[in-house]
Amino acid sequence: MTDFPTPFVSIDVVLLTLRDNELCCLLTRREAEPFAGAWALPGGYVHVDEDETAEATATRVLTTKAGVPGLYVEQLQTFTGRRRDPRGWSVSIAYFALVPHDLFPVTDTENRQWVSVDQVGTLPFDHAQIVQAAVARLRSKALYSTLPVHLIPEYFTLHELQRVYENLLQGTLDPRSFRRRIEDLGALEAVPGMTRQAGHRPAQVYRIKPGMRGTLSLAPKNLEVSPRA
Amino acid sequence: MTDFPTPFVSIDVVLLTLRDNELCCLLTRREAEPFAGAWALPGGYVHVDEDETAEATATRVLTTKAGVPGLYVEQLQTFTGRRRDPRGWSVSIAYFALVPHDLFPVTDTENRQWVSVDQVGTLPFDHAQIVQAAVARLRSKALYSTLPVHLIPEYFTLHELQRVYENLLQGTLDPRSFRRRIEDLGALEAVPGMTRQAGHRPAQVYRIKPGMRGTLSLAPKNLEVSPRA
DNA sequence: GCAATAGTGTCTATCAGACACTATGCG
DNA sequence: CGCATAGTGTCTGATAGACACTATTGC
Repeated sequence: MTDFPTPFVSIDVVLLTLRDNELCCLLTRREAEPFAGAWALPGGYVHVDEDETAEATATRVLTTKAGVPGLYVEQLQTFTGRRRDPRGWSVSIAYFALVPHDLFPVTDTENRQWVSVDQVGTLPFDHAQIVQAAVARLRSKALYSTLPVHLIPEYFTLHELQRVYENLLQGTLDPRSFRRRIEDLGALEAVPGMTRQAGHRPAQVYRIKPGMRGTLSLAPKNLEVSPRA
Repeated sequence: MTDFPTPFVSIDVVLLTLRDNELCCLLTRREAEPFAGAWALPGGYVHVDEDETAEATATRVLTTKAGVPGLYVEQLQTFTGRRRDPRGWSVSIAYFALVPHDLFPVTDTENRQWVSVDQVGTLPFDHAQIVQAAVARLRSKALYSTLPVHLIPEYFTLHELQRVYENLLQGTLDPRSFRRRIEDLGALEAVPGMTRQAGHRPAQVYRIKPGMRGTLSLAPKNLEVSPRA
């Protein structure tokens, strides 16, 4: 098709979750060379007869290695270069995905494990850098979107959600401001009549509005323009 | 290296400029099949012995087809799939770049031309979609960064810059707010003693602070966190 | 009632839009 | 001086942080 060597392509997925208030990333043990036996990001190759797009590959990798369908997945960034893989010039289209920890606790530590993103250390290829990019993306989106809801189960209280944000942003948030902000984003809805009991005043349970699971709601607000003169 | 077919990889570049208050995108005439002779995004293949990374490929494509080095370039998004190219499963790593129009006016309309992004119409592959993604990215970053300075020459007045923003955002901006905002971003500096004369009060000339050409200054400001309790 | 957490009322500082004002060049 | 554009002073409305307050459950 072309008369010069072409880079080879792989898909890597950074699956993040919150385990015991710690942001963790799924690592799997590599089966093939190079780096066979080492811990690395789950990934794979495009199956050209099976995958319609690279996102489909990422989803398939997730389903195969994590066994949980329907997760939030978005393209992260594409990492390229001559030196990142000892086999030669390579392209890794990196995706990042979020899962509530209860959906995928992982006991099988022989071949896969959750590792705190602060403790991934050195990984094969440029996987450590890819993890950092995913974490930065998530933290940045926590500032202005409801993306972090995908780290907890479908039904949750606002206080539970606030703890997720506090974890990601490494600080405490004012409950009043937090509620205002989340409500203004307009992506969540109270589930009528559903509350959580815990020996004190029950908390209203919320969920993402149906159909907004993927949309992610932004609140950019800056530089207000008047309609063109 | 792998025992199944691998997608082929190309690099496409959306080079944007402002020509007469119109946001335009560079199109080049395709030399090779498929779609030989059609107008499409400038692009090319990775030269594995020459390009260190895909960004280097993008820069090389720009230098070859536009002849202007040192432009602002960032990775946009990677477009993938079985159907986007008739030759088969393909990956396009798309970059977007900005150039001041005076640096690259383009007269040679036989093989390349500036086309208003509102009039690109149908393009080969998914190039129209790639252009739209680049435009959306630029407009979105105009809301909170100084990225649009790369659409005008190195030295400019704040009013000239404001017109760029008004063009991108399709509206008018209040001069007071605009100046405050730009100053707060902290990426620009007044050039001492340099003014622009035009038969009325001279305007102070600004430029990007040296060393901040690539950094782009954001003003996220949202969800203020207190230091962790 | 008390403990504990859920959720609200409301003050205040900050900030951006609006817009009138001053500043400074040229003829 | 008048014109044109550059640039500022300052009012006001909106908004987010702070924090005290009320609400509702179990015991």
